[in-house]
Amino acid sequence: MDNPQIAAVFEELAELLEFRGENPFRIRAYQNGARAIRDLDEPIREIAQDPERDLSKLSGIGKTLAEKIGVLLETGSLPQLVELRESVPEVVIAMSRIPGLGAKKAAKLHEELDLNSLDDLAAACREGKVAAIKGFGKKTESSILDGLAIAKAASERIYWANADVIVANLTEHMKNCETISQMQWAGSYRRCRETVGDLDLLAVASDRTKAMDFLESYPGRASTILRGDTKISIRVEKSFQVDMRLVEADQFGAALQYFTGSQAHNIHVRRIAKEHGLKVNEYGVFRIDDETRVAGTTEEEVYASIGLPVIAPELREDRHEFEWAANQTLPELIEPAHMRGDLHMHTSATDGHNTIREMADAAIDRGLTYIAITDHSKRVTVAGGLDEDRLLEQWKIIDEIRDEYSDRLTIYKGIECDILEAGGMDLPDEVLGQGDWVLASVHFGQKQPRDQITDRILGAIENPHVHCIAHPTGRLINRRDPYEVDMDAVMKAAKQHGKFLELNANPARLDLNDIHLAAAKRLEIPIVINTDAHRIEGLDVMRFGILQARRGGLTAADVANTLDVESFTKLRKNMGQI
DNA sequence: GCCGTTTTCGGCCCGACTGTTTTCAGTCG
Repeated sequence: MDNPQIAAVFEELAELLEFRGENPFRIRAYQNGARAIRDLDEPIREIAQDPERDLSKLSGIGKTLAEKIGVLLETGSLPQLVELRESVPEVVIAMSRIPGLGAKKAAKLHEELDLNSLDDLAAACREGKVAAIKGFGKKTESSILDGLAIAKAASERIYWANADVIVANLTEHMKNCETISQMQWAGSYRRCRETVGDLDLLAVASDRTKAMDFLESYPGRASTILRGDTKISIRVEKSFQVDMRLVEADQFGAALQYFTGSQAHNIHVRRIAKEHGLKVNEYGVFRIDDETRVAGTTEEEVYASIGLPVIAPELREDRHEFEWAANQTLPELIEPAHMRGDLHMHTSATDGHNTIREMADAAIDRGLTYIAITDHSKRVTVAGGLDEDRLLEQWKIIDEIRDEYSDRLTIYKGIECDILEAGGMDLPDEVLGQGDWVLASVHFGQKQPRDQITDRILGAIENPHVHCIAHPTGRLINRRDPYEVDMDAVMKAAKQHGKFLELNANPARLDLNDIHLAAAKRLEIPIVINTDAHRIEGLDVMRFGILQARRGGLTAADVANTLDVESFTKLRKNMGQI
C-alpha cells in the first residue's frame, strides 16, 4: 500500500468511529494521522523499513498508528476496519453526506426508522415520520428533502479555474455595492487548491443588511441557504455555495487569516498563539489573561503577533510552513512572470487547432522565448497522430521557419510520443533521435496493474531519446483516477537518468499534484510546467500550473522552463540529455 | 489516539448558525 491508500484507511476509520459515538479526540487523532501520511513527500514504506527511523516519531503518528501502518504494509488490510464497516450500514454514511445531517443525526434516524436507502428517507420525510422523532422537527424534515435533491451536485468540488470564473462574475457584481468598503476572497480558492468546494467572501460594510441584500440580488443566485447577522450563504448556478462574512475593518486581517484556512493550519496557529499566552479568533489576537487585543487589522499583524512572517496562502496546509517560517526559510514561490518557455503544445497537424506559426506568434505575445511543438504520435489515431514520415516532414518545416523567428523565439522540434501498451515507444529511436525534445506519455492501457504500467514508464525514462514524462499520472480531476503508477519509482528513475517530469497546467489534469511536486523538489528533479495547448488560447492555462507549483512549494529555481534558452540548454547538457 | 522547556496525565482551536430547546447539541468550516 502507498501513502494515499494508507491515509484513506485512517480517514475511513475516523469516519466510522464517529458513527459509533467515539471520543472526538480519538477520531481527530485518526484524521490527523491520515493527513500526516497523505502529506508526506516520501514513501512511508521506506521509513518503516529503515532501521534507523521510527514511524512514531512522525508528527501525528504515535505508537498505535505506527503499529497499524505496519499491519497495513504487511497484509494490505486492517481487521479493525473490516469490523467497523460491518457495524455501520452504508445508508447511514450516505445520509450523513446530506447537508445539515452529520454522523449523530444520521445514526439516530437509522435507529428510529427502519431505513435501507435514501429513497426510504425521502418517503419518511414526506410522511412526517422524521419530524416526530425527538430532536428533529418540521424544518429539519424539509431541509433533508431539499438536501436530498442537491446532495450529489452540492458535494462536487469544482476546478479552481471554474471557481475563478464565478469569483470574477461575483466580484464584478459586488463592486457596485456602495456600502462595501473592502472585500477579499478567502478559503480554498485563495489557497489555490486544485478544486474548490465553496467560496468565502469577506467584506467590510457600513450597512450589513444592504450588503447581504446586494449579494442576494446577484443574477446567478439560485437560493439562499441561511442568513444571519454576520454571515449569509447562497447557492449560485443551481448548487455551488457562496458564503459572505461581514466583519469590522479592524478585524479584517484576523478574519482573512481565519477564513483562508486551512483548518489544520489555523489549529496550528492557535496552538502557537497559546504558547505565547494569546488567543486567536476571527476577530483578532487577544491576550489570554486580560483579553487585551494585540492584532487583527492585517494578516501581517496576526502572524507577527506569534512571531512569524506572513505565509503564502498556497502553503497553508500545516505541512512544512511553520518550520520554514520559524527558520526564515519560506520559499520565494514561482510567479507567472518567471516563465520563459512552454514545452508541450499541439498543432493542426494532429488534434490542435492552430498552425506552428500561429502557436509561435501567440507564444511571443505571451512573453515566451522558446517553445516545443509536440504533436501526438501515430498510436493516437483519434487525434491523427504523426507517423515517422509526417513527423519528419513537420520537423523539416520547423527547420525552415526557425531563422525568421530566431531573434524572438526558439522553436524546438518535439513530439509527444506514446508509450505503447506492451511497453516501448510508438516511434523508432532513429527518428526520435533527430528531434530536440521528446515527451513520453501514456494514453492507452491506463488501467493496467501497477507493476505493468510502472514498468512501461520506467522503460520510457531509460530510453536515451526521451527527455521528459508528460502528465505522469494521467488523472482527470473528478473524472478519471490516476494510473496505478508507482510514482516513487518513477521519480527515482527520472533522477537517475536525468529526465524532466512535467507539471501539466491544464486545470483538469494538474499532474503532478502538490505532494508529488514537493517530493520532486526534495529529490532535486527539475520540473517543467507545460500548457499542453491545443489552440492559441490553451497557452493561457499556464497560470493554473504555476498555482499548483506554488502549492508544492516550488521556486523559479525548481522549474526548468523559467530559465532562458542558454541556461536551459546548459542544464540539459549537465543532465546528459544533449 | 497524540503529545509534553510548566505536563507521562489531562488537555486537545474556536465561533456562527440552526433547530428544537428552556440552556444546548449538532453541524459546519
